[in-house]
Amino acid sequence: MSDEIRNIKSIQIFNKVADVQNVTRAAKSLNISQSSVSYHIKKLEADLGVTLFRRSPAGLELSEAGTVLAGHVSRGLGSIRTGLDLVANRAGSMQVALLPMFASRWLSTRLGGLLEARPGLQLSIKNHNNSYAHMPNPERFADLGIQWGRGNWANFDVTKLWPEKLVVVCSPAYLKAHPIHAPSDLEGCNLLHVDDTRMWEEWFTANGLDLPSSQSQMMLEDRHFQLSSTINGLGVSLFASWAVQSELESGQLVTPFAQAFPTSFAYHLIVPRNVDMSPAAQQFRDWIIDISAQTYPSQGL
Amino acid sequence: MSDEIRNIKSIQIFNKVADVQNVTRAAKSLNISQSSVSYHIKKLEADLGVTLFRRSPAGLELSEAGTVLAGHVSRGLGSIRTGLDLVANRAGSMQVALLPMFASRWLSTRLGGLLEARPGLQLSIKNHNNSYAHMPNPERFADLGIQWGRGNWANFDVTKLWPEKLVVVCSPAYLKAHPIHAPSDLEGCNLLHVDDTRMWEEWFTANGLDLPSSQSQMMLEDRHFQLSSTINGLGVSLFASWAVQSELESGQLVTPFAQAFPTSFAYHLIVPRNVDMSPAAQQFRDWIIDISAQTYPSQGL
DNA sequence: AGTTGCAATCTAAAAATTAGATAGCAAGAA
DNA sequence: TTCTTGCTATCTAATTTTTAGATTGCAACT
Repeated sequence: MSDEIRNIKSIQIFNKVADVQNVTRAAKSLNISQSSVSYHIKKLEADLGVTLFRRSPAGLELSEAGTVLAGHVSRGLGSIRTGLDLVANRAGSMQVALLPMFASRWLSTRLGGLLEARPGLQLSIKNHNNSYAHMPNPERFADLGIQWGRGNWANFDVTKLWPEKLVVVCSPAYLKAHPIHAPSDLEGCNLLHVDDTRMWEEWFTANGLDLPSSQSQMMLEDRHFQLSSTINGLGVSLFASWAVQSELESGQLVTPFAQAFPTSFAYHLIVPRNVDMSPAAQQFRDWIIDISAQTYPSQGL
Repeated sequence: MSDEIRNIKSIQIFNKVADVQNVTRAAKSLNISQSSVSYHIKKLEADLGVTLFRRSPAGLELSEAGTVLAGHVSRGLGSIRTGLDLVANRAGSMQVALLPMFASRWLSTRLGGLLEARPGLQLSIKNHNNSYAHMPNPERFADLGIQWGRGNWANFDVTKLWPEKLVVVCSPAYLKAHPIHAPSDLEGCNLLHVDDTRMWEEWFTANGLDLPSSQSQMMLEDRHFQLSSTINGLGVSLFASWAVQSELESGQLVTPFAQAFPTSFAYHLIVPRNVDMSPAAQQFRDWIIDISAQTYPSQGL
């Protein structure tokens, strides 16, 4: 509010160093020399009378104070940047943090419509494994993101898009080898999943069963791997129906039970708080919320 | 998110010029020469390819684009500034926008308690005539403010503090000259007010009367002037009881009607949105909300 | 023992910012 | 009218800040 910032340029350089946690790489990224970056960091620390980084011969990492400063500086410069983008008519670029499955299965088929509806939009897609909401500086990673869960993330503006509705799927061969007629038949099957078994637990509970502790399970690296493993007959999986639509149509996968199982989880659009949204990001947000409202009008967004 | 800001220093100077709308004054305020400021503004405009100011021989004023940029830059630099304040342990200063009456009558008696409860807090008080919520860049004026009204201000986080309860007051001499027994007796009195007669209208309506269009009125410059005018026997006023407590006790003012009249207006604490709050500002906020909750526990904050 | 990746420091060069003087423009004062 | 005042832009030269490049030192690998 009152006094001015004297070492604003050093702060800008600090921002990059804090981002990449490495002086040499920051210098490369900024197209200046390593010595210059080093000089600025030291200057800033001297001016503030505070240590911003812990040094080791292996490199440097943010100190307590450095972390605090980095957050504010990142948001501040971000705000200035969007201001500049706005007035310089280069407001068309943005970054979206997407779940890989979501990007490849859902978005890719709709990208054409998006670019048609919002010409000039330049978006770059960054993958994350549902970690976007938990990054220390999400606004550095992307302008907004799709996150799966229950919607309780602080520091984000959360908009629920679709509830997660799952279907049990497996390969036709697996089904033949393990006939499944009732939910309890799954107890003899190999349950495939990513991360944890929360979804399977919900499924068993919804069907009046307990997930047996002796149940055979397999944890896969990511959803794509889980998908191909399921197709290859390693076991049964829970997938969102939109994610496996083409496999179901082509017959690579089958559903032992007809109807989908509604879970307590959902896909959310999340935007870091206290960050200026670029016009492009706003367009993307409006577009996806619009589609969501069309798909699930009952959501009451 | 992506490319860097090259002319950050020029932007900083632009921020000041946008603030004071005058190159010469900005230069003085920044302790640099007028030519230097002029150079930076021109450079920034050239870099962006956009006119930021409309020039006239009389001076300059922000253009459309300039206004947009100024807002973002102001918020951005503000965020960086609070970050710096935080790590440099000079986070104790803040600015509050107050109504003059509120500052002199209400806060001044409680300042001691505040400074005792939050040692090291340095606050400066800036007066406004209920215009804080309508300033183009309120965050430039103060970190937070007290605003009177109905609480419907966009771009602010609003916390209701106290409902406005008014009492009718006048000088003892005036009361003797104009005996007031029933509300309708006020029709023969001179009604003092600031700005508009909304409060008097509410009062008459609440008492089942209409404010006669022929009613004699007097509009005063500000509340302090209204107060002294009332004491000097110019007419009757509506005041918050906390504001005239000492005058009522000393007998300079009297209340023709015993009880206070609750209005639809209230005092609110308002904080500009999308702006980082300094720790000091947060302390002040917590303190005043705390007092408010003690005074009106039923508010349900 | 040698290589690699890393940051700090030194010196000189390059780039930027700055001051100071000057000019030009319009409005208000005399 | 002419004079003064308040304003910004522009020019040149000085000053300050930033930068590169070479060098050092440190630890972890190879």
